[in-house]
Amino acid sequence: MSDMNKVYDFNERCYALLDQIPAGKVTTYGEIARALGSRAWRAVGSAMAGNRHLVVVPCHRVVRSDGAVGQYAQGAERKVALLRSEGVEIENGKIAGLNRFMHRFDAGC
DNA sequence: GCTGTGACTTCGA
DNA sequence: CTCGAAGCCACAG
Repeated sequence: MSDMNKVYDFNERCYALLDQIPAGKVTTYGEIARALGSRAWRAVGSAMAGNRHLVVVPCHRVVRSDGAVGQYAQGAERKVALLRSEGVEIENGKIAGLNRFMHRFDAGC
């Protein structure tokens, strides 16, 4: 039982947010980190690198602020293909109108 | 307990 | 516009 009060790992939080992202939407690492109240976009990507939740979390919906899809455990091309399948328009490996697909979290601002 | 690294971001030239 | 370097947080060794 330990302490359920115990806060989940930082990377678990990222997965939880990704799980809240609807299909056809994408988010940026900075947005996730910001939603967590931290500036650890680095740790966010690092956490995804573990892709231990790749089967339960759509990590492919996370893209960079520049609009580039960024990296992916199975390959950026695979990521782009998946995003396209979701309805996201991608040009030259970059998101066309990231602002239109950018998902916003309710961080209680 | 400290160091190194990374699926990033942002500024400056 | 494009290129380069520095910065940041968390986790792993």
